Amino acid sequence: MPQASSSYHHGDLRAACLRAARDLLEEDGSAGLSLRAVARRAGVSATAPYRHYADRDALVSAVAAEGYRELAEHLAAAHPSPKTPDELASVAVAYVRFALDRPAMFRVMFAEPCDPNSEERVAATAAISGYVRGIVHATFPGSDPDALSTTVWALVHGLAFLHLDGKLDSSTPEAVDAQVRAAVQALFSVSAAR
Amino acid sequence: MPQASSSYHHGDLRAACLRAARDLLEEDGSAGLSLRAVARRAGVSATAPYRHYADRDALVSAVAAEGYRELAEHLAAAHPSPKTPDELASVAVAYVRFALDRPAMFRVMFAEPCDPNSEERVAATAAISGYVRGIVHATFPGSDPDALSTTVWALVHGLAFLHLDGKLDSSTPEAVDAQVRAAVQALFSVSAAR
DNA sequence: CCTACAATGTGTACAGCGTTCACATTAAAC
DNA sequence: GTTTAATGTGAACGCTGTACACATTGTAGG
Repeated sequence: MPQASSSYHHGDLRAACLRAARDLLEEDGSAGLSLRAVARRAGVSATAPYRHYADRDALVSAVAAEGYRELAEHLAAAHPSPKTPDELASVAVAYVRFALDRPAMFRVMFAEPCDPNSEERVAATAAISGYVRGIVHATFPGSDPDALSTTVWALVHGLAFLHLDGKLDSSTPEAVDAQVRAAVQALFSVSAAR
Repeated sequence: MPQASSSYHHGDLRAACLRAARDLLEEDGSAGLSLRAVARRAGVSATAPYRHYADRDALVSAVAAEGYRELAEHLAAAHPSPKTPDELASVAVAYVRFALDRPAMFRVMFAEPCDPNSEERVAATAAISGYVRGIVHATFPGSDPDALSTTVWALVHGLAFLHLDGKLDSSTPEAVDAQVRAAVQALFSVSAAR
């Protein structure tokens, strides 16, 4: 664990860049997330971050990966191990709420195609995907977990984006919660019925 | 309808910029969509487009608005007036297919928040929203059209984005179609049952 | 037909961006 | 203690969006 002993070497520039990038993202949106601004905020020259990130995309990917981890924590905090449709709906509500609370972060996480990107990032999304599938499996052991989890993820993801884009009524958190909950439960009542 | 009589005045730079922007978007993705590149392609100086678009965002918004119109046409072409869940599923398939065929355009359409943006753009999205609601209402006259149409739109929108981000199996168009169709019909069988 | 005016396109300029490269400084390894 | 690898600096290039003064042209009024 390096320390900032001198004033030349930063000590932990990698982490400092990530932190600065996250702060800039919250303050100015994704437009303000420039490598130079990150370097300025970290109190370092404009090109120093290149020692830790190959290019801007690499930094953004790192931020996105952190976002995935935080999203996973946020969902787990909503309910540790949901087993009923109602508990699962709570997780869905947490998903949408995460998107509305950190819109810029959420957009970065799902902005550009991340297929050929950092392995860290695809692993993080795979973790989310598996997490959702596990919940669905626990909630509905009988049904096909792959198909059902895809459907519920898409529904919740779509709700998040439509709210983010102002296409739906996001006036009060309660309205958002109720809508998400209703949509998820409607989706699940069919597989529970058969 | 202006004509390009001289070589100084372009004739219809506004339309030419839109066209160039769309072409650049398809070729190089949203990263290649710069005002200067648009001007170059239109064979005009770098600052000429400012006579027709206030700034880059205005041009992008115009492109997005055109995308909304084309999406509406694309959906209508899938089925002019769907009245059964199966016909509605065809429209959903067309929605996702549109996103996968023009990924950069689709991302532009749903990228930045468009609330305070051009009136043209919000009107276009309102048209889409109303269109979906009309279809849902025609398909299920009994149920609450607002809630149901929101749910189905979110589901389809989410499927489109997850496919776009490589989170789902998009290997063959048939696989995508089948998945979308299954998801939509699962969603609707519940409101048909009651 | 001629002239004034509004519309439209040009050229220059500035600041900011991502990125490269040679160089400086420091920590770590031998 | 000296060598070496890691890390940070500075200048530089080409790109970007945008503002500004200016040039050119279509058009309306006389």
